[in-house]
Amino acid sequence: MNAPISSPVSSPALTKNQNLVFDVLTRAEAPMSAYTILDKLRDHGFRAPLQVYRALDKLTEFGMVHRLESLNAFVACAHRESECCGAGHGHGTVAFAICESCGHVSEFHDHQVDHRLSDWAKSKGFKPAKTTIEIRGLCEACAA
Amino acid sequence: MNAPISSPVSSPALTKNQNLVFDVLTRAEAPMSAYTILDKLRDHGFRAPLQVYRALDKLTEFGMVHRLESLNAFVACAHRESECCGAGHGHGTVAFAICESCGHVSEFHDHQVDHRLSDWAKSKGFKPAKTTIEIRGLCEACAA
DNA sequence: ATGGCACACGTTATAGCATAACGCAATTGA
DNA sequence: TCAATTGCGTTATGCTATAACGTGTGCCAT
Ligand SMILES: [Zn+2]
Ligand SMILES: [Zn+2]
Ligand SMILES: [Zn+2]
Ligand SMILES: [Zn+2]
Repeated sequence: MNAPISSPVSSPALTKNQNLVFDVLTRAEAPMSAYTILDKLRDHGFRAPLQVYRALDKLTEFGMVHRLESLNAFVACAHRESECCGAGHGHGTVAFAICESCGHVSEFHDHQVDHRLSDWAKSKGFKPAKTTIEIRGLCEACAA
Repeated sequence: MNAPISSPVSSPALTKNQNLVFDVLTRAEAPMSAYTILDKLRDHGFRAPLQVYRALDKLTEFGMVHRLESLNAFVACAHRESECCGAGHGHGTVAFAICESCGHVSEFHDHQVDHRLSDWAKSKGFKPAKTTIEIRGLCEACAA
């Protein structure tokens, strides 16, 4: 009993560890580092960072979790279904606004930014694989 | 004899350590991690990471060096003088295209992307402090 | 001048993030 | 049945970054 298991919420069926990690991230109000996730899951049998990183790798691959490069941390995807382009998951480039005071993260997508960047790439013969856009600052509530 | 020293190339006068770190980065053809820089400077008396990080902090503050968040590495600023907005240094948001094969980095600026992102921020009441834009992929030469 | 301040520097220790390398177990599909 | 694939668990290690301490120097107001 090791392979994927029925999943209540995801596109591909998730394994037990993947579900646990995803649940923790989904409940979180701010990005979490892999080690913070590990601590949250010690009661569920997690003992080593690799258990977390392996789950995160898969979840990221599925598009259900995003890594915030400027924070070395992870968030559950906050895309609304019925987003403009390509419904469901498998979305393209996305941007994050990260509040440095309360930790809240807003995930959004902007076509024009996307196009502008890929136009630049095309004009330079650059083949993009993954694009990171992260705005650090203060959210409305914290900027008061 | 500890304070800033005449500098051949910079806006603010750099200290000895800052000059050494900046020179290493300027000669490099790819981003360097702090520890790689440290190794390059052992012959010049560097013994500890902090010596590098402190210099990098200042150089970044001066706008002479950029940190690549998705790489945990640093590059010398490649802005042409006579760039569109705000001549000299002290530039605004900048984007990077990073080749995952050869390590080459292109630094560029796009007004429309900038405006688009700050419009989003304004509409949400978000106060941006620092924006990161990094495109990972293959440069023209490596995409062949 | 002299005391206080700001700042760069050097060192040691520690914290935080991520992966290598091993072996085992279960699933899948030739 | 047998190989290939994938997930899992463990131990060890490596890489990235900062805390905390003390030193020396230039500067400036007193
Ligand atoms: Zn998403
Ligand atoms: Zn906030
Ligand atoms: Zn620059
Ligand atoms: Zn290349």
